[in-house]
Amino acid sequence: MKYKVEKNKIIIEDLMQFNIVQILECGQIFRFQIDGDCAVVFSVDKCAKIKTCQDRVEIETEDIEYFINFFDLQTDYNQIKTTLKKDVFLSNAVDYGYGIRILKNNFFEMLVSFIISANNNIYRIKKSIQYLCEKFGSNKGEYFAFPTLQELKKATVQDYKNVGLGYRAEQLYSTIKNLTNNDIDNIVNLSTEEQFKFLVSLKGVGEKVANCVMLFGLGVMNSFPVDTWINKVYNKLTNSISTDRKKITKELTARYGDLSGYAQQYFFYYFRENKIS
DNA sequence: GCCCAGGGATGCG
DNA sequence: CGCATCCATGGG
Repeated sequence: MKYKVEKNKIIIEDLMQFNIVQILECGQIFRFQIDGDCAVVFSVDKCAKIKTCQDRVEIETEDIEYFINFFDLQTDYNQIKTTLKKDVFLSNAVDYGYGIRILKNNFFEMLVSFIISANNNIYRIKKSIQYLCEKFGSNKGEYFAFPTLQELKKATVQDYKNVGLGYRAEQLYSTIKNLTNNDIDNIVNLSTEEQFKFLVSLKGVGEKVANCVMLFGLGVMNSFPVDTWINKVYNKLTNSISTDRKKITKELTARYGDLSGYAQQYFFYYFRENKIS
């Protein structure tokens, strides 16, 4: 899509391809604040301030290149939306979430975040991650960075329980203990299949969490995370009562192919925002 | 008190 | 394998 760079700002004039509230509220990121027309987004140790005006969006940041990639500004969503709107299940959802973009977020941050997300609610997930940053991340002045692997290796199971992780504390502790920098550097070199196998070998990572990490942290767009909401959506749309998430994942991935990740986000946002079940 | 939340681990057949 | 059960915690 088209965008301009002016000093420390990225300017976007196509408001149909960039709605920051939709981008932040569709469940792909847990570190952000929305305040009227303004928003702040955090990724790893960086932040960007977004202001939405009548005819343009301004993204102000110290690291222009990082956030051009983070917001995936090179990708034109018009084609994606046109294709997906032809799908009878998706037509309304795409219209509703017209300004959604899938973020290219950091692998390690996504891994930790989605381990915490399992069988949890978004309000608590955000709070726990915020505490984790305050306790173990570096102080950047106005905010705290997401902790690095080395920083989290200093945390104990009790530390994790203290930030409200409950039974996920042991899982995260085990995964952090066993994970190496080499694993993190190497994961981009693996095939999609190998990435999935590696991820589900980690404690606290099952099929759904692995799909989220791959979609939001590794840019694998043909992954389709199936959570409680997508499960409900599937049953409503296909008039069934299945709880077999493996089967649902398989069917929906086959249906949407390389656009699976996008389709999933339109579904999640539309049905969750409208409390459709 | 009950149900649910962006599920996963474990054990059992 | 498929399936059932359990798992901390807080909000509605």
